[in-house]
Amino acid sequence: MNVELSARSRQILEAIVEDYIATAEPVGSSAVARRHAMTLSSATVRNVMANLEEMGLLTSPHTSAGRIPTEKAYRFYVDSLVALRQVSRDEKRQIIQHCRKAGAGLSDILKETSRTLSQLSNYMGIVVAPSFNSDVFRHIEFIRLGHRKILAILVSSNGAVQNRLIETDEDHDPEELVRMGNYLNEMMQGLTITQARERVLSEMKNEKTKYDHLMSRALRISEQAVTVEGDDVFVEGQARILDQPEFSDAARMKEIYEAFEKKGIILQLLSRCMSADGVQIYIGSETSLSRSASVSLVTSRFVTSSNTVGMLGVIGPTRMGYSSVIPIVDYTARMISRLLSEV
Amino acid sequence: MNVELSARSRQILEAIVEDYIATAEPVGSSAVARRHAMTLSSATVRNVMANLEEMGLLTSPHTSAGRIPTEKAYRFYVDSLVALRQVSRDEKRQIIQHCRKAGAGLSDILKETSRTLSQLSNYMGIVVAPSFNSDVFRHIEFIRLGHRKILAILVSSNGAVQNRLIETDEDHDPEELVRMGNYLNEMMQGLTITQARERVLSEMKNEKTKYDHLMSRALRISEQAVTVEGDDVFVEGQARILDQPEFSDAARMKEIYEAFEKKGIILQLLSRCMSADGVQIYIGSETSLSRSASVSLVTSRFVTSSNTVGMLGVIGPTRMGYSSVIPIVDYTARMISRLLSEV
DNA sequence: TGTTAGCACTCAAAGGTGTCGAGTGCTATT
DNA sequence: AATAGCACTCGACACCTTTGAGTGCTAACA
Repeated sequence: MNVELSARSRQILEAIVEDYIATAEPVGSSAVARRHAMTLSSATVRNVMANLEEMGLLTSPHTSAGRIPTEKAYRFYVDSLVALRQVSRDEKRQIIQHCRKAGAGLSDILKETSRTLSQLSNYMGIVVAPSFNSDVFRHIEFIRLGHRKILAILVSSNGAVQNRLIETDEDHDPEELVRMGNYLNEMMQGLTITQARERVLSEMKNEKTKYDHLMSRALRISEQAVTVEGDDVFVEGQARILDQPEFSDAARMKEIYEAFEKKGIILQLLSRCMSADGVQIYIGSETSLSRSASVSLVTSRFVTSSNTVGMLGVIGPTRMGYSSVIPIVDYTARMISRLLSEV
Repeated sequence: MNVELSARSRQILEAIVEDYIATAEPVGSSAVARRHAMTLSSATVRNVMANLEEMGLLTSPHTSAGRIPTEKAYRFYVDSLVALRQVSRDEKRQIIQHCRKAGAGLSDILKETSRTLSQLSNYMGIVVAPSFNSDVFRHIEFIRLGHRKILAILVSSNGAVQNRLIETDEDHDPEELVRMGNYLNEMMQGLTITQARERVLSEMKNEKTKYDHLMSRALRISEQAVTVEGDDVFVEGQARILDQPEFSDAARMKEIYEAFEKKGIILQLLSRCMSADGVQIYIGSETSLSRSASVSLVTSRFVTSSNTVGMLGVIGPTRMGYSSVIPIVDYTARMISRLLSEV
């Protein structure tokens, strides 16, 4: 992994990677020589390129084409070559503006963020909301919608709202629902949703509450209400990947789109990059997103006031403009964290 | 429009349309003759086809290819030729099962429905939720999330939930929020959300309430809460349109995907087909969805217990399997209406 | 010893040519 | 009115050649 390369080899590799990122075409020795301000001849570059190929950093699609970087090369590039661009004033403005604009609930902000990421990067933007289950309980409320139909509304301290339609065995009148709410609100104060759920389950076995009609009913209903599966995922800018020449072929595209319809895969990725701080980069097969299509993922986590963790990032071809995407993801994650900490 | 055709011409047109729907390839005279149980020769068919072309029902991509139906032909086909398939038992089972399975809030049901439509039709499924604004107010609630930060939760009698983060000038303690809620709940009982909003605005000008501290505060906050823009749109199965040969080309696809990112267009369509009962069909340019790519839209509206109206349907190529899609859309709309009326 | 110029070689892409066959329109025939 | 026959059209396909970008290798050079 920790390849040792002369300064010259590194420069040439960098030139090739950046050229390829810009053009999506195999890079030839003469192109590199030209770009390199003429200080080397193409023949010399060829020798170096042969070395790099031997080391597994380059491949050629066929004998007489230029070379293209391997995943390993991208890895090396992002680890030790890439010169990160500054986030421009205009980009900063856009990020901040879009964050605020929503002015609405958590999910609106996150959706808007996903869109912003997509716009700024020209790839796909993705945001995974902080897991509701690990967030702190704030409020529960039952509303009678009809005969034996109750709407349960569950609010976390992030301001995330979950609602659930519950069918009950017997009808409950509004006052009863209010009392149930009061009881449960008190019981769950300060717990996370997961803890609250456990608490409900243990209380249901408790002899004292078992024989209290109101409580046992309340617990039975709330059990459903606090069972929340799956996290919210916001993906925006799917059309943009059609701009990339490597995805002009329908079969490849389909693979990607299908990967996104099964959101499970995304959540797997999420859990991986939750653990570490700062920007995480997954290249090609490291993403386990798609077999044949080579996609990369640049992500960072963000935190909320109640210390729950979400994830945001950008998905694009391995041939992605890392130098600008990485700072954008980084900056956006910081801004979102700040915004969400204000609550 | 009301083309007059002999029975034979109609049969031949039907054969061509159905053949083309099945194969996506221009249909030749001999293919039609064969399919037609040999009762006619290809030469005869050719004459008829020449007529049909003259009437604007067929075109040929070039002199020696078969013919393909025009939009006009599809229109004629769905209006007076198509033999609608029955919805199979298995399909019915799937529709019903998916409706119920969710067991969760309105939006989950609609999302699931969109997915079911996509699965059964093999095209894209689309569902537009009943407009929140025209639904009947059920409940409003304020929850304090932090200093000068209030989460407003608004519930309609459909069980749709809207939440909104509101920043206030001064901090409000929980008891005050409860009293505000009670006051507003009483005030808005029985109104639609739109009416509720108007009521709030008029009350704000009312001299009596103007000088009641609690009320004026409540009104100011609720004004934001009852201002809801945009309807929910659920689109599923976007990957499926990649199966259609006519969309294997990236440029066309992009056009469609972009159309969907701007959901405005969809809502325009919605409003058109809201007015009429039963299944509505828009073919090609009638959809105004995409300039070059030829897509069709089969929709129907559905109603809820509170008499608000939503829309659901299927989007696919003009060359869509109308005979099976139309009954599926019809049946699904009926089932959803029934399910939502139960509340 | 590292760099470079030169040269033969490779191979995809692009363009040209010829054949094939599905499909047509027209006309004469039944 | 329906059909069989026939000349014609034109895309699809296979095959070929040309072109040019790019390579590896070797010998000369600083």
